[in-house]
Amino acid sequence: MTLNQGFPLPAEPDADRAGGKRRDSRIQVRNREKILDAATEIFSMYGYRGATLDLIAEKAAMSKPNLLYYFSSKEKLYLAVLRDILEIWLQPLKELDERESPEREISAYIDQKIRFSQLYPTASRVFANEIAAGAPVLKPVLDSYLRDIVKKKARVIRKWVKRGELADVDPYHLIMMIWAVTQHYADFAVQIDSLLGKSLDDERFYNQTRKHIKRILMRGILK
Amino acid sequence: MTLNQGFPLPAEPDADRAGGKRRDSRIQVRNREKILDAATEIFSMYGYRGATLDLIAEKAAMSKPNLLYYFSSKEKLYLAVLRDILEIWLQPLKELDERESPEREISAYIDQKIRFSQLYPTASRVFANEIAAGAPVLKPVLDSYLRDIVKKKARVIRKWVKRGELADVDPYHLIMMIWAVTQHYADFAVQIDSLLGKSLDDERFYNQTRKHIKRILMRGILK
DNA sequence: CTTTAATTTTATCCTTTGGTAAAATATATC
DNA sequence: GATATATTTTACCAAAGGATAAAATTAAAG
Repeated sequence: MTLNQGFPLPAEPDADRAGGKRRDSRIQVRNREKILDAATEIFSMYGYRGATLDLIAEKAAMSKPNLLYYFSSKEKLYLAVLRDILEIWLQPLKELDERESPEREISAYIDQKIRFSQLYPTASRVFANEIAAGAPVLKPVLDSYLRDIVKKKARVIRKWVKRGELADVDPYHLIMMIWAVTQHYADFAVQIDSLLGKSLDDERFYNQTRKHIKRILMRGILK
Repeated sequence: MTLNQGFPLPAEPDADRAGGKRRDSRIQVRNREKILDAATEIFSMYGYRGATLDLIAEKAAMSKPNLLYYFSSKEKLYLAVLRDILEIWLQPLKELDERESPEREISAYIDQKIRFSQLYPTASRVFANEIAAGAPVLKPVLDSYLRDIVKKKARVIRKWVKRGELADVDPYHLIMMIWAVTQHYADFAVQIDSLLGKSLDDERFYNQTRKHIKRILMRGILK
């Protein structure tokens, strides 16, 4: 993971970089990544409040003060994790292109979302937790950045409907249905494992799921 | 809320009832309900670990020791909350009846699930949190009780498919799609409010959502 | 009214938790 | 290989959090 490329989340100019001057040394990069991965996992299970630095440090195989050397507070660490997540979470939506057919575009979108659920299930749950907690951190981003992208893409979908290439669906509800279904396989992985004994890590199950979701949704919205 | 009617969760014979002998006095009932409601709200935001008795007590407008007089530990309180939730969460699925048409039955099922999201959004999030945390408490229930119900209902759906009343859908994925979509409107309510400025409390939006979900899903699965 | 039992409050305990200080160790550069 | 800098460890602190004890208050029953 770790793709953070300048994000609409309070950037805090290297606020989370402790003491250091010689930036991005080998060990620096390796440990930050180790911490971010551990943090993502712990935050995904317990949310921001329920996660503890001790648990994260343990998972990252280092002492708590050592962890705090890289991220100077729990909050900064959480922000760093969220930044990474939002970036990969939003990427696919940006790519919806009205010049292509809705069949192709929406199908590709669903593919990307379900792939995300497979690759980053923990990231997905951190996101879900943040929203469930009332989005204390992400609210501003949802209200501005996300809102704008979704509005833009809703227009694309509406255009397809007008052109008669799509049934008369509400763009917002359609987008949310896709989010809902694809996220579900990450957020409720434990439940799915209980019921089916399968996970998206299983490539057969992954493909079966992907095709099934697409079949029902595409049938539901294509003319 | 509060419907707890003997549930497949470790019943702990009145373990959560402190000292008292004269059971179910007026004040007893009122306070337990007040606490359960407050707890549901706090657990829904922060999960089990992130919730604190102080927060719950404050929301229930009583002191922490007073709260502990009614529920002798945080864990017992959490169990009581989960018991209530599971009951109402599962109820609708049990009602799927193969003797009726799938159109009617699945439509009614979706109606009930979305109604649940409207009435008990916090309960829905507590459930989601529990699952995200790895279902430490509910795992046994998922593995036995839920699994059995779902298996039984999968058979009903399969029967409809065989009779040619339904497209060739996988019963499990269909059930999960319905769960996913309907839960989403409760679990991600904040996000939806950011994007649309609407909530299921708004009866117009509620009905629009309900119909839209049903339109796409039913089109997707009916022959 | 008194007496008894139920409820609430106050004071307190021990553990966990986020965070700091400073010493110790490792790494890099000249 | 000495020196400066980066990293890690050890010891610790104050606040928060789950829980208990016992006193004080309120409500119910006779």
